Amino acid sequence: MSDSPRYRFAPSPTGFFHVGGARTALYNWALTLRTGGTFVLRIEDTDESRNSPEWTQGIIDALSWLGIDSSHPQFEGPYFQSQNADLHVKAAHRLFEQGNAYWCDLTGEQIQERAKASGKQGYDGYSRDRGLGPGPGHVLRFRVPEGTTVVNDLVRGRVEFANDTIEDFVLLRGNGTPMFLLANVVDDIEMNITTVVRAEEHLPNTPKQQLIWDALGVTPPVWAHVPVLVNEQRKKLSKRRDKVALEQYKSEGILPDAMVNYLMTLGWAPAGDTEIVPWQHIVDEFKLEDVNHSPAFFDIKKLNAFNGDYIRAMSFDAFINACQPFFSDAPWPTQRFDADVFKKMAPLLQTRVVTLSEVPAMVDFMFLENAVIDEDAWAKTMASDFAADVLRDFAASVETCEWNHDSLKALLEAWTESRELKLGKTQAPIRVAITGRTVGPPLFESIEVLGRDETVRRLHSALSRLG
RNA sequence: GCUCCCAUCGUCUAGUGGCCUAGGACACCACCCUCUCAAGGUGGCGGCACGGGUUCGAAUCCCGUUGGGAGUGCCA
Repeated sequence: MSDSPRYRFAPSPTGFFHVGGARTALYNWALTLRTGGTFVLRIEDTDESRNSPEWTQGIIDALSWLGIDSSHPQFEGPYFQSQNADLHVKAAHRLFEQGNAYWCDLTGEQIQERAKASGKQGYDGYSRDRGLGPGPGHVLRFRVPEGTTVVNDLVRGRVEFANDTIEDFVLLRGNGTPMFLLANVVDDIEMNITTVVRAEEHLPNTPKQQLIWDALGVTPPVWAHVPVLVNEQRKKLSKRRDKVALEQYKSEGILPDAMVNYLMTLGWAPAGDTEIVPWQHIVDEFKLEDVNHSPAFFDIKKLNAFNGDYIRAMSFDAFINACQPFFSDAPWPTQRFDADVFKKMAPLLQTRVVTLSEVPAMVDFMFLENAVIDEDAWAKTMASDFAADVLRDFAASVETCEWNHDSLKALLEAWTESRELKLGKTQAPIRVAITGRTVGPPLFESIEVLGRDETVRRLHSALSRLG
């Protein structure tokens, strides 16, 4: 066995992939690549109610979207915790035989009653010396020794826990199945994990797990507890309150590179004056020792800013390709879509969208039979005293003019000057007539792409609507 | 309640005793550019939680206070 580090990512299948989990996975992956180590994926499906096979594929797909490819030579797994149940139980019995664990027949209610009576919280070690054996409803508890447990954490430093603040926790449930704390440790030992990088919420579990490692006679791994991601209320991101599903960001048109880059800047920053850096740069620089100690706010606004940057940096072809998935539920009839028209419009859109999902709404007027007129936009722009004139005159000259955006613009400029108006004003009614809105891609380019006949038709249509 | 963690602009961060009258990014504001909206450019606003030490010198080290957070399951 080589001594290159073995990292692991151990999500429980919960039906969707959490951005916090994504960051933890990314930290592990960056380290794996940086150190030439191994990334082990283990699905923690110990709790049978959470065991849902189709979710495993969801995890693999999400990781792959992030660039963590399960066919990469440094990727190992997925393993399933449930398949190691025998090992977990075996270890539990060994712990019992060694005197590190004991059986207890107290129910949850009885424990609560005792706690209430004594005024102390939690389990009081009642069955420690009762010499119980296994039996229906009996749980196996770890016998926490006296003393102090010191956790050496790469992010936090040295953290000390007095053992008398750690209660005798459950290893095996009353039905004989293993608990997370045990299963997690046994699997880590089995898989030769050397470095455990996980969220800070696991820090209070760590002394318990380290005690299990010790009792099993194996040197504990290197721990690293990274700060949690929080919402604007500074609470841990939760599935109920917050937008945390990676899939949702994907479907809204966040680019994986942008997500990865942004996630990596939460709790850490690349050297230099820019946070937008290529993945390889991150791999070269990322160190656990540099990770911040405090919770980081997951700021969607900043994510969007990163995304806009990444979109603008895309090549023409890459942008076109990336847009494709977002046409499936676009507002126009699919048969009216014209890929060539879209290609002409694409460069005009690329600097104007922050997420890919905004693309369809920005070109819909090209593919819709008629532009959907926004009533507010109509009211605002058609009220001017020159609206009817500019529509009529522009329609007339457009019928015969040279067909490119420069001459179209020159035409309207001339008209505008003759009336001593501003182009910013006079283009508005035309824009609404053509696109239905007051904002959108550059007007004259859009008209050029739309074509003469359709332009004239829409202009006349607006005119007749004006009455 | 108890255990543990944390504390630099609104937010994410740089900063590891002098290079800091604290740097960058997002957001915000102004101006420039401009056919709308963006993009881009320039400039601006804004922070070391507080109080004690240690030191010639502290955002950086120590203690306390305050304020946040996580955990506290026969969940993971």
